[in-house]
Amino acid sequence: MAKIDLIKDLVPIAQNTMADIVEKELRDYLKKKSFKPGDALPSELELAEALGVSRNVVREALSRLRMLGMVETRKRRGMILSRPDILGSFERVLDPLIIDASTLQDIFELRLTLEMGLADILYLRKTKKDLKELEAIAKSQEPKGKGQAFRISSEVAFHGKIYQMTGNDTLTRFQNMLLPIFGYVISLEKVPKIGTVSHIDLVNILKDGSKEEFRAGMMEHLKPHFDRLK
Amino acid sequence: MAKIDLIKDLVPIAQNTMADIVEKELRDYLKKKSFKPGDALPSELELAEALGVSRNVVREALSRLRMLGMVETRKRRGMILSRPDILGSFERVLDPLIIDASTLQDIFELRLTLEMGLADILYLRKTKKDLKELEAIAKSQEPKGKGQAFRISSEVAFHGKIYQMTGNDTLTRFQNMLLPIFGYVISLEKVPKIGTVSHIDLVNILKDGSKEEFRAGMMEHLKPHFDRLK
DNA sequence: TACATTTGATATGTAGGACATATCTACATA
DNA sequence: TATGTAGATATGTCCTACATATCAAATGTA
Repeated sequence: MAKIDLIKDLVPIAQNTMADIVEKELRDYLKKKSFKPGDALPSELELAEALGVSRNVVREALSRLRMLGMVETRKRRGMILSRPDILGSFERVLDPLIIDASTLQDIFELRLTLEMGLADILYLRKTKKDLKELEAIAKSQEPKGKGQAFRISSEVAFHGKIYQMTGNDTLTRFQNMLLPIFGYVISLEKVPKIGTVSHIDLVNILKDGSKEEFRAGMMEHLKPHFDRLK
Repeated sequence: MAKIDLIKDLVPIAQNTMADIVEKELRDYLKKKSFKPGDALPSELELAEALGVSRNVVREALSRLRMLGMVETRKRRGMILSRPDILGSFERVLDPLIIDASTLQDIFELRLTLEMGLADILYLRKTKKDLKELEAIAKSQEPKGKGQAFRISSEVAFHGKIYQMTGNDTLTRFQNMLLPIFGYVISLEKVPKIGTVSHIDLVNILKDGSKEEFRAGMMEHLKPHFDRLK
């Protein structure tokens, strides 16, 4: 008995490879020195010598940083620091098929949370032009009951537009990445549920109503999803 | 004139390296085949031959996937598919010093959005035990005006606990990663601003008040930050 | 037969050498 | 001034080699 408990507490010792170490070393190096994008870095050979590893190892570490967008490399020019695309690496991993059920559920909730929190910034930034466009989207979806595929693409278009109206590019991209997962979780439902507040209703609230009314409307719109949470 | 316009339209052609291609190839391969974690993958040499590249290139690509947590490797055992830590790669890049101002602002807003959207899930999951712990945190912060460092660590402890009360691990971790950036943006203020609703007030609302009251309270608590947004 | 030990094969981790290619610098030329 | 040439340099790719860890089979022992 005691043995099993002990084993459960044990975690595999971190078999850090040289590439892992060098990667971390380089990331710390880049952060500390407060470089600016465009600054040149030592060459691979210099790094290898300085760190006492082979050029292979350095290249593996650099390959990772390159993927993260932290550095760029040009022939002869050497390496230069660059601004990472903070969502880029996220995107690579965000696939419903390779994420465990518990995390999928977490992300589902994360998106619901965002949706409910949008009102304040939305009311700060919304414009007449955006409202018209949103209304056009909502109206084009009016003939309801066109099947699952149409329903999902409608949701994507409408809610995507709302995020875009916040003027926050990062938020908009982030939500776009979450969509496949959101869609996946919804597709697990047997019976598609629809809230009592429609897209058109939400548009009308946005036009004339208050933040609080919009939030209440969004809650009703998403109610079927919230009801699924325990 | 025409020449300059032409040049403006030109973008550098994507100099994809072999490692980039192989990385994408492998990711698609892993997704398509619907492997389960633990499944064994071909050896580096087999992959290299199958793709017609050197083992070096394959190793660079695999090194990236290893960083993302998509695969694990053991000597002799070969490679096995594993569940990526979706936030792990995010963490590597999330440093205020290497993110541009506009994205920092976006992330600042993202956190405000989350904070305002928490109410629904929070009221679904909060327990008496959690409330007590949250109250303890809030009370321990009562003697105000202990300087910037104490103020920030108080914010972190209190708001962190709220996220934890949602029972959503991904959300909690995500918020924790956003904290340095949030703190950084705040630290740019000359005069620290404090909302009219304190942590204690929020706890009291959580104990007896409604979701709507909590949301209103949180809005007041965060008002100084929202006022900074245009 | 059952179990423990040894041995060999295999895949990864690391090192180092080689060369093609792109591109920067300097110099030469019209 | 603009263009073209030559050399130097850093990356991109390939190859070979070997240490090490580990699985699997062979061997030895009770």
